[in-house]
Amino acid sequence: MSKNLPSTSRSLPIALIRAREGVMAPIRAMLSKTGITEQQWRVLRVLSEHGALDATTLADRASLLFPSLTRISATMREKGLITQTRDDVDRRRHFLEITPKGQKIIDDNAGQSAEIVADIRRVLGDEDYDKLLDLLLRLDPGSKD
Amino acid sequence: MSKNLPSTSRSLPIALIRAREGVMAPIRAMLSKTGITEQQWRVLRVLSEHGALDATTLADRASLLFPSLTRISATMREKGLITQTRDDVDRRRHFLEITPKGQKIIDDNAGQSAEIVADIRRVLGDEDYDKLLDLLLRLDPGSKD
DNA sequence: TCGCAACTATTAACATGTTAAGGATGCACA
DNA sequence: TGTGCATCCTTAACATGTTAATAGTTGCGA
Repeated sequence: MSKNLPSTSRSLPIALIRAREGVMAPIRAMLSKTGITEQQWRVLRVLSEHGALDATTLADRASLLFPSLTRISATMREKGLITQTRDDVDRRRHFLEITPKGQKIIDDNAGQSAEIVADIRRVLGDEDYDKLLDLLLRLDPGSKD
Repeated sequence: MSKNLPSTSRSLPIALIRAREGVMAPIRAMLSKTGITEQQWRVLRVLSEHGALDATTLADRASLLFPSLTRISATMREKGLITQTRDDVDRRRHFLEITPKGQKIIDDNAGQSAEIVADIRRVLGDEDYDKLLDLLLRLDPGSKD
């Protein structure tokens, strides 16, 4: 009578988790030597790419929830990887910026990180890789069509 | 000189996170009324589908890390959603099984859950939906080819 | 049968995910 | 001008992710 649930082996959420695990495993292995986490790496990546950002924009671009970013940025300040300054115009807003020490982590790992991405692209092939990114984007509620 | 990192806006890990967010949002909304989490829902789904399982197999099928499963199963035992029994033959092994109360949560939400899946399938179209699952599976290290 | 390696599960410690509540600042409008 | 509301961020509380260490069992070979 009731609609049957799809088999868990064909479950999209679980497939997304496992794919993410597969993609992130080599990246986590790389980062374990640097002492930073995957999320901290994302923060550094975004700040290195865009320069100083307010916390809201940073959280959005790094796909982090705001409370997580609050904790992560506190940790990263203590480690000297980023700085945080209050906006004088709008004193609610805080700007985060990468430090030279933080940038060094990016520089030291950019090559290996690029290789990991290239590996995945090679496994799927250029066409399927782009197709995958396209499909994933269509599931992202943030990307209004 | 150094290989450039791909733009974070085309980052596969971030795309996977966001897609997962898009897929899970309606499921979490559904589950919030039942008082269980997304991971507890996965455990119930797998146990309902396969019957009693040892913890290792369950963790694998539900894509949970073992320490997470230990905590989750403790919570679910307290809620009366599952039972845990020690294997008499190999006393290292524990078997987990869904209770009628747990099965009721599955039954009560199967319809709505199936509709959510159908919605996603409709958004992507049958062909692209299957293509996406195929591509994700190829990124899963657990699925040996 | 003794001892040791492998296996199964738990515990610990720290970081993040998730939701809700709280605190500070800015802004519009009566 | 001052009050109500929106905005930006933090804090709190609980659950999970992640890695490493630990405890109880089993099985096997010296």
